[in-house]
Amino acid sequence: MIDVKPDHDGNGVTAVINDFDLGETLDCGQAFRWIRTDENTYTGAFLDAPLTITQNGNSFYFHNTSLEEFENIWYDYFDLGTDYNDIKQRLLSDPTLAKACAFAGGIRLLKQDLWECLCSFIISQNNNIPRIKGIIKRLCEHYEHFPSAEELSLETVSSLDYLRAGFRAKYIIDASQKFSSGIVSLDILEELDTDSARKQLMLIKGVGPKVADCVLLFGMHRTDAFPKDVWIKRVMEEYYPDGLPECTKGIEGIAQQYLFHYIRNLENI
DNA sequence: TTCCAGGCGTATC
DNA sequence: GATACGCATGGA
Repeated sequence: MIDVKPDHDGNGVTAVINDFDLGETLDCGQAFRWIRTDENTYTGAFLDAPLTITQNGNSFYFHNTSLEEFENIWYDYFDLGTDYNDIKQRLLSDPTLAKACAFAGGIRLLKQDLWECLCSFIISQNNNIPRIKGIIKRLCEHYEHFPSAEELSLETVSSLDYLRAGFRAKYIIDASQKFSSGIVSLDILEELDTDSARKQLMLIKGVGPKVADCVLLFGMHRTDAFPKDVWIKRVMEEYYPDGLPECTKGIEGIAQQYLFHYIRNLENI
């Protein structure tokens, strides 16, 4: 279990968490709304719950957070009930994954909101991370929060011009309409196995296999989903021409995050 | 100027 | 089912 201590004045919570690095987790391309405000500090939100969090080694300070909020929101969001050391030990049997885990062993898989995830990864297609962040920032500033599917379903392609999202605007509209009308919903997806849920998500225009897998992995914590983007396709050609190693079975998506971060930074290692 | 970015829809075979 | 091409935008 995690060692958690609320402040005496009740302003924040300190938690000792192993296998966790803020930069590696919040800036590795799984979430786009966290902003680094200081060397060891990030600010962001889950749904409408804001958070500022500071790291010193394996000690984390959750600013302006009650013990109740920590337990009800952030414990799950940061997947603190999962022992990532166990996971990394499993992956060590593969030499490439061993290197990837050694490079960024502080990555944790966030449990994000499904709708935000869907929207974000629709925007991500054929796009780069700084520009994805820019589009989502403009979206949130416009609404003063991440807009719901209901709110976005009232928009049109031209009313979204300010996003400068290009051809993706029509996909955002279609997703908002299918999501707010219940054609695609968390309730439906939760009942389905990963392959069926992927097909259901792909009913949305602009959602193909890769975006669907990102939504399953980051928005529903389906760790068997394995999004194949351009970077991961390079990893597969280079290191796994015959497929993923056995040690990734059931946690392919977590392995994917270590590999994605590793390959993107190879020239800097 | 050209190429590329956490892809996908469409046309064509 | 596989493959080729266009797509909005902006940084390198």
